[in-house]
Amino acid sequence: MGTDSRERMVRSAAYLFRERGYSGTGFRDVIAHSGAPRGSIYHHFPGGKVQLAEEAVRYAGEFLNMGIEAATQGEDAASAVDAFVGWWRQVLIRSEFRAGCPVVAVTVESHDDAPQLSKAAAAVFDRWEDTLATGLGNAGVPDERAARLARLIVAAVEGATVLCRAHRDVRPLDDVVAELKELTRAAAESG
Amino acid sequence: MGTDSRERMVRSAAYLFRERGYSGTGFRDVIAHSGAPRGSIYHHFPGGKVQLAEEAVRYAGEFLNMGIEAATQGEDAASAVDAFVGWWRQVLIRSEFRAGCPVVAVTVESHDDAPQLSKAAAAVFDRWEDTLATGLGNAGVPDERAARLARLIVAAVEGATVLCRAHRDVRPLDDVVAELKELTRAAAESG
DNA sequence: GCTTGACTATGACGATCGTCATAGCAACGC
DNA sequence: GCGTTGCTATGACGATCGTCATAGTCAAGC
Repeated sequence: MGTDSRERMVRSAAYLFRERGYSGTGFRDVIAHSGAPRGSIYHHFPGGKVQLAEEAVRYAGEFLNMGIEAATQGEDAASAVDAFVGWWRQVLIRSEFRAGCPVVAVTVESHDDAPQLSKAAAAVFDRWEDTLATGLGNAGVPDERAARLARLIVAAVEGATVLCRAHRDVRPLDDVVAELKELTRAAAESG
Repeated sequence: MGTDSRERMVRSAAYLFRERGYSGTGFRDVIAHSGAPRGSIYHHFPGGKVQLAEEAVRYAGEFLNMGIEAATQGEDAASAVDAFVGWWRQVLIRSEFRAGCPVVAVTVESHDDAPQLSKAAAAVFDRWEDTLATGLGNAGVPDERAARLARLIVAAVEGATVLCRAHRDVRPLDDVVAELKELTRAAAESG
């Protein structure tokens, strides 16, 4: 199974990607941050940096998805939005607006020679949308509408985190969330 | 005033940032793409790469803002959304989903040693929001609501472009836009 | 004609990049 | 004992990074 150092490398990669992006994060940075041994990079990741990034994207995706799932068990539609947003609020504030979403970071600079990265990112986004849509469905939103709303939520929240980083302020996220909650509440009632 | 080569460098930088991001775009790439002479980089941009990026962000921001302004003269609320979205649709499709927003690209990997980049990006986002909000106001949306809606539109559309790049498909953008147009129409009617 | 200033050609600096080869370590089955 | 396997230490490869110094070109102004 996964060694300690191997898992630490993946976690550190995800962590560093959030702040410096894919190209901006070197292998040496990952080594330094994770404390993992330098000699075993290509033992654990024969595919090199691309493979490490791929696993970091999947790790971050799965990690956040668990959080969404846990918080969408209720029957309140707005709580589905809160679940997704709460994590990003924490990340932004605790990093003093230096960190964002690693999946976004990898997506906006993915090269043609590494289509796996886009694939992995797309899978993560899809998963988040599905989980959110399920939560909205439980709250009474019709399935078809729930899927479109979930997609809007993912897009708007990810976009809002970028705005927050630029402004170094959480207001953009709060403003966006206010509109989204209103929208989901209305959708749940009319459903 | 601005020399030819100088302006070409800024435009090329903005172009390349959209695909490869800030760290992923080297000065040599900008030179090769613009055809500008290598020797005059630090003549035109004493501040180095950071200054070039700063001007590229402002250039892209002003360029798109003109497009939004031109298309928000009408009194239809939905056209304000179309104006902002149309450009991104073109960029995505014509680049085969390799290119996104240069402002986002710079924002998600801005370092602590270059706060000018975040500032410039924030100014661009604000300008887009203001122009959009004005368009929504002309369509009958109350001012306060228009500001919040404009922010949602910018965030959601920017986020949707990221989703589109990951999926290599325009559907995420179309789905998001459908929801946004519905929302703005309702806001204009109730106003 | 001469000077000034804007712009460019060329080449190099040290640093860092991703990658990999080689050797060595510890733990295990036999 | 021995060999195999999983992991690490170390050092280096060529390429590319941002940056800059130096010399040169060229047009405009006096």
